[in-house]
Amino acid sequence: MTSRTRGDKAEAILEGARQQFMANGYAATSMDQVAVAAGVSKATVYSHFQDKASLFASLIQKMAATKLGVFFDLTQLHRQTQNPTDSLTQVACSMLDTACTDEQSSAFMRLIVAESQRFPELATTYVENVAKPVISQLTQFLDSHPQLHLSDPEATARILIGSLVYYIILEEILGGKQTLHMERDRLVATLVNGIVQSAS
Amino acid sequence: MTSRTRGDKAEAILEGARQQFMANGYAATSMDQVAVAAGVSKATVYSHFQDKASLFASLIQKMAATKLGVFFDLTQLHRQTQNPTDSLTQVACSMLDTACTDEQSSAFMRLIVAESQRFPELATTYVENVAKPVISQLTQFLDSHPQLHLSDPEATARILIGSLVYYIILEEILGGKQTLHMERDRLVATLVNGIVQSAS
DNA sequence: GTCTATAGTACGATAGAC
DNA sequence: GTCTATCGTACTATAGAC
Repeated sequence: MTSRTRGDKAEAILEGARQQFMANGYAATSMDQVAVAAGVSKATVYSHFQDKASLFASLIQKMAATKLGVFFDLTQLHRQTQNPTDSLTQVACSMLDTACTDEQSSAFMRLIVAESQRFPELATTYVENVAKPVISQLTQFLDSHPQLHLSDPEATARILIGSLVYYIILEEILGGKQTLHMERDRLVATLVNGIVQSAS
Repeated sequence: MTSRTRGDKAEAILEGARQQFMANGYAATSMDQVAVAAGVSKATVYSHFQDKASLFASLIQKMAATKLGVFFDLTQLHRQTQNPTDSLTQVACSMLDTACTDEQSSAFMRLIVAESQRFPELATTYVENVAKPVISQLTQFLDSHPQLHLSDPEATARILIGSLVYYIILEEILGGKQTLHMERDRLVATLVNGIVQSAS
């Protein structure tokens, strides 16, 4: 039993840290809060992680390594031979639904942006492990689609992702849903139309 | 002399607060730091502002009310009768240059995103006083341009701004310039091309 | 109005028992 | 390995002299 519980405390600490850092940010989260949320004493937290910054870095690195799949899974779409409009619409709606439903994905991005000055190397970790693969996969998808021959697929991928990310920031993170709402389908339709038309 | 300096302390405090809050965020900025940066004592800060949250709110409201002009000035472009491609390229490059050159505009957005959970009403202030007017002006610009008859100008405005904002986030805020750099003109050219093509 | 000095609290990190 | 108890510091906010 005890041999099977090795590392469970570390996992519980990381989970408690995730809850608190996501909710309050780095500076406003205390090690006492993390310890309580994890169900351990503060000394146990310090026995597994050198200090607060080290715990935060471990958490971000773990999330950056595992949260890619939540953001994006295009492998299923590569094999399909739909028309470009339907494929792109499906990709865009899938990304928006994930970000709007899963509270964690937008909270994670908010945390990375918030702490990008204090921990620039963690912002780089996010770019390398999340943003870069997403752009890369989407670029390959655009490039390999039979009916889409875009002059610059990587630039188009950035436009597509940027439009969706800004929609999430405005509607979900900054609360624009209340005063500045636009229907999801209006944005996606206009976005997809611009990409398809520019290729023909 | 002394009559002319009325309110100077309040202004100095807001300027000190701006420097510190922009650099460190809300929680990691102490009232001592603000007082030192403003060149006054901590008691003077508390004589002008009720508490830390009130000072922060005053700062954000002031910046949201005054920083719109820095972001955007489209009035000059309305009267010109260039072709759509040149007009849009000029608008996009102007916005990117402003955001890349002026450290404050991207730092302001980062701060709003970072504290959007702690101060949701300030995020709304930002949306109402900055994001909404920018989208509104750009929508009118797109709508009134003689050769552009877009099916949904407001959605197109969001796509345009979103692509540029995400570029700023990736390159400037998250340090992607080092590992994920794309030339500004590549993004703008592809973006403008998609908008113009979809209208013809 | 503005200062110095300080009260009261919460923080990060550690010592020492078990 | 994990706990309780604690050290030294830094924080928000205020009291009282001028």
